[in-house]
Amino acid sequence: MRHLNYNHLQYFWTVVRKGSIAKASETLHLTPQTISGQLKLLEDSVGHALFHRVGRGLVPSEMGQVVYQYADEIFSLGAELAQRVKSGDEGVPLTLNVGLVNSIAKLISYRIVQPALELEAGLKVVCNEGRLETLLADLAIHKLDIVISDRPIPTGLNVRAFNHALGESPIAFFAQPRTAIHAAKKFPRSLHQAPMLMPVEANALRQGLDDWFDQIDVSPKIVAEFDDSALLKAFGEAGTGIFPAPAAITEEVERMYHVRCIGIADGVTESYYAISPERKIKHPAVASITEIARSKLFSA
Amino acid sequence: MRHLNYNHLQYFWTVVRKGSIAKASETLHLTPQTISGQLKLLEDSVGHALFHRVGRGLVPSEMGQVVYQYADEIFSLGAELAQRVKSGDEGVPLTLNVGLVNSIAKLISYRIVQPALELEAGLKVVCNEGRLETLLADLAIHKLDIVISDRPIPTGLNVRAFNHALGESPIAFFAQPRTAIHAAKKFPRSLHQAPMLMPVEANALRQGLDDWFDQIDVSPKIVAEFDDSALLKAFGEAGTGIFPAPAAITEEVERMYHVRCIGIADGVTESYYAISPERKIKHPAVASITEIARSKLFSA
DNA sequence: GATGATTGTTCGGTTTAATCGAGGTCAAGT
DNA sequence: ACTTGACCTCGATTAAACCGAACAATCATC
Repeated sequence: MRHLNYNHLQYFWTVVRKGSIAKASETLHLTPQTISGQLKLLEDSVGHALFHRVGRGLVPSEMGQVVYQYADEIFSLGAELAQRVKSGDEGVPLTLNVGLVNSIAKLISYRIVQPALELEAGLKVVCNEGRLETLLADLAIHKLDIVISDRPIPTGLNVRAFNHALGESPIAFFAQPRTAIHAAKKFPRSLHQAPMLMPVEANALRQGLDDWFDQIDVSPKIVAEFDDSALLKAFGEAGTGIFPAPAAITEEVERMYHVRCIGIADGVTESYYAISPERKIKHPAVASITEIARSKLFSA
Repeated sequence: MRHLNYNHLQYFWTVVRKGSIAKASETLHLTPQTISGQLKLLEDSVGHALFHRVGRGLVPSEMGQVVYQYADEIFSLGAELAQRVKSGDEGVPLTLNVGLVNSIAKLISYRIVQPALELEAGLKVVCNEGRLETLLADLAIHKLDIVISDRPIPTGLNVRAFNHALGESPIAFFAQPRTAIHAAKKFPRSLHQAPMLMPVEANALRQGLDDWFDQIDVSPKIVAEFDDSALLKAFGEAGTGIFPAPAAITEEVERMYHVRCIGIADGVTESYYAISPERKIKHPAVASITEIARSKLFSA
């Protein structure tokens, strides 16, 4: 590869984020055939296939996922720069910098963060998605005030920070309506050998699900693994397979992704944590986030 | 600004790194007039001047320095991605990931790191430059094994890490031969009102120099401040002003930048630290780096 | 001070690369 | 079978990046 073309990379990034060339073409104000062509050029330059063309959709290849991780960081920085430049270096208002682990459903993230917007008038919330390690690194140098995660701080990291449990939600399975109707009968045995979309192995939820499958002696066929839960659901919508999501947001998931709930993985839950630099939470907005999450969010 | 153009940004980044459009044009395999034009487009898009045109050279404006910081992170990631992609995800050999704060001279950095290359056969050293805060964040999540800095860990950062003093070097002043001959007479009084290039205020060395100037009652005219010491020296070579550098590398600085030593700032020194995640250093390469630095490097 | 080398800039015309429109293929739903 | 919605291929078109030539400013040197 001679030169990394950042235009190509940006198209690639958008396509993965949006889940398809067609959707990406809208946000980029380009025609699909242009993006398709440019993607091919990127693949040539990289020397590896970035996508597996499956059915009428695209699934990022292993290499594609690696590239996506980098692209994500790169264009987050680019967006930050654009913001900084546009605002003309004006004084920052009261800002809450939140880090959100991208393996959590965006809807859950939204529900957790949303109270901060309501309670504090004039508060500006800056959301920052990424892998937990990256976010904790930013927390350590005070680029973030709080990190919302689905697992506590990993051991072995030299970051001084503290966990605050927010609550947990049971896990349900979803699929396209037609598939869901079939699978709902004889659940959970119907999941045996069924095409399944799963979080990557490192994910906490993945561990829980693997154990559960073991326990009930059911082996689904894992057709794809995802780092980002929004991406996972996008593939679920496309019909690539059955996918898990928190039962707490069943309604929204069904509406947004045109899928139906199949059933609940009994005993498997996803937990949520707020991670802050101090044991005692000081930032008022952070305090209200954790308090409301604990009292209301997962009480159902 | 509608869209951040990463081509333009890359040209800008290269120009700042190399110190001039002319030098950048060589490494980019483009003609100067192209780069000049593209830079202007970037400035239009950003809405602020990125350079002050001074003499026949370019000096990054305040906004330019901000943009440069971001560009640096962005293209470091890009380079990392290109590397990762090219190597085809091969297994990593024994690797030492070193972080170098960009305010210390590259030559000093080289001398400190170099022993690791000699002692361990087949060791691959990956160098990573940046601001101390960023590097410490990477150290916390084990992306780096060691950070070489000119100051100890700042208080208030939630990173668990430990300082290991390596030694110190006196500070000397340098300038173009013609200027140096004049200034060497009646040094240090000759520095009064002389054009001076300095590190930014946050820098440890800057503090020491400011104190020293105060003490001997000399006020140089600070014409530019730098975050990156290589950049500072590049401007010094261009003749923008007199600049400070460690006396330990006087010979190399004179040869590389075509300048002469004026004199030594009596009592002002720059200190060097290795920062590691553990109090007791485990990594063998890290151990040899610190040991050799302590015993040989600054014994003169 | 004149001189030559070096640097950045401005102005056209040229070349490269991105983009689109039209016409496919293939898979899934009705 | 037929429609729909996805992606792909192939030319023509258009936008941009790029260069050559000529110029202005600066700085070291004579």
